Amino acid sequence: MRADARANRDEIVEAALELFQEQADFNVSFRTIASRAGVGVATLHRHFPDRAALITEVIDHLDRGVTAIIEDHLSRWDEDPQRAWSGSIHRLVDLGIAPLASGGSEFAVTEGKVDGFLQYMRQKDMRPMERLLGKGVQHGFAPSDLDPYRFAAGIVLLSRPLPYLTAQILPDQREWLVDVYIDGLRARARDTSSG
Amino acid sequence: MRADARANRDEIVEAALELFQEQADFNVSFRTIASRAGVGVATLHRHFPDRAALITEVIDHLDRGVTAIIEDHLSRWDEDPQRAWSGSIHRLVDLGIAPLASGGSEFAVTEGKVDGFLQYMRQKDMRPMERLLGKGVQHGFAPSDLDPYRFAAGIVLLSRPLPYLTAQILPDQREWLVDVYIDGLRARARDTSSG
DNA sequence: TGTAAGTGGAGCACTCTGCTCCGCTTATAA
DNA sequence: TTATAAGCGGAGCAGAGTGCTCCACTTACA
Repeated sequence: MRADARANRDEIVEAALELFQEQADFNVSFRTIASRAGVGVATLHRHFPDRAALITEVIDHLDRGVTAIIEDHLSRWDEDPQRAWSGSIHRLVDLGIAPLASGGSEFAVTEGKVDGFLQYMRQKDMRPMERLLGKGVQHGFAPSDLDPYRFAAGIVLLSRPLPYLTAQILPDQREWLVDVYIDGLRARARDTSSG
Repeated sequence: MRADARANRDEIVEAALELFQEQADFNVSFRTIASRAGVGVATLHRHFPDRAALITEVIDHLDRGVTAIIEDHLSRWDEDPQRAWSGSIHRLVDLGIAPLASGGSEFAVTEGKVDGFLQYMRQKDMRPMERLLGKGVQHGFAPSDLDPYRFAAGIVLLSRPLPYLTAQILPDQREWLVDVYIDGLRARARDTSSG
């Protein structure tokens, strides 16, 4: 693969991720994605023959991001557990993982490939997240009934875009809300361990 | 207005609300809305000449729902403050207010009526919510830096649909997450008052 | 029971979509 | 430097989906 082709491919994946996040929807037109990537439609189609191929690539990209964030914070856990724990949650929310999870059904319906997509999601490696949660429970940051899916659901909801509210009426309250979530988890951890 | 016309109008508003919530988007085709309401497209257009008219009606409908829930729980506050507080939050989330807030920008952009829509949102009566928060702060359920917009942002995020996750992989975790949010608010209330 | 009010769906004009084709440009190895 | 294969962009096509209107039909109700 020629170097310029590789660069274009990367541009496309990044543009697609941005747009999927902004619109919280996988159904962004190829024209729009190509234009954001600064590339012709033909180039987009050459690299990704259909929408499923593009989405798969974007999800893999995000997934690698999730794993990297978790590994990074786990490696600095002993330094300052509290900081590693809450830092990892903030950074996972910042990743903007929402469309990965909640755009899934639209994708599946649109493409008529429910089973394929589901299997794809299910095969994702949950071990890094399980390790993070294990550490969190152990240090009293998270309740013991917090499984990876509950945790993921929280991240997904918190990472949802609020374009109208944030842009027009109130400044971005996301960090504040994430801190409330973190405090809530710790409060429940105390309740479960003492009660 | 004839009785059957009135009934159709109500069906339409309800159908539109459902679809806006399910798709977290105001751009649902008139055909789809009409069909869900069990009504012809012409009937839909007769009652609501354009999309803005329909959205306005749906938002008013939701807004009345918000006020009703708050009034209801405030009136039963003294009976059991804790129950009234957390009950009101759960019920506000159940309302599914998300598209009202975060679909706003799409609507504004699509219709090219940003200012009109913004003014419309700003003129909404925030007093019921302010009274609820006042009581919450007073009883130590909410931190004093919780203003109505932060509170609303939390409700909006929690009420976001998670169609893919909930339908296919994990059972609905929303109640659990709402409880974490409530616990987080109380934990912060303690911190602010003592520190 | 007369009639004004209300109805639904076919159909029009239009926009936007995915996708291909092909003449042009450019990276790269010799 | 140059030959050439690899890669490129955008015009354009066929089709799907849209908002909206028209009008022959039905129905609530004075």
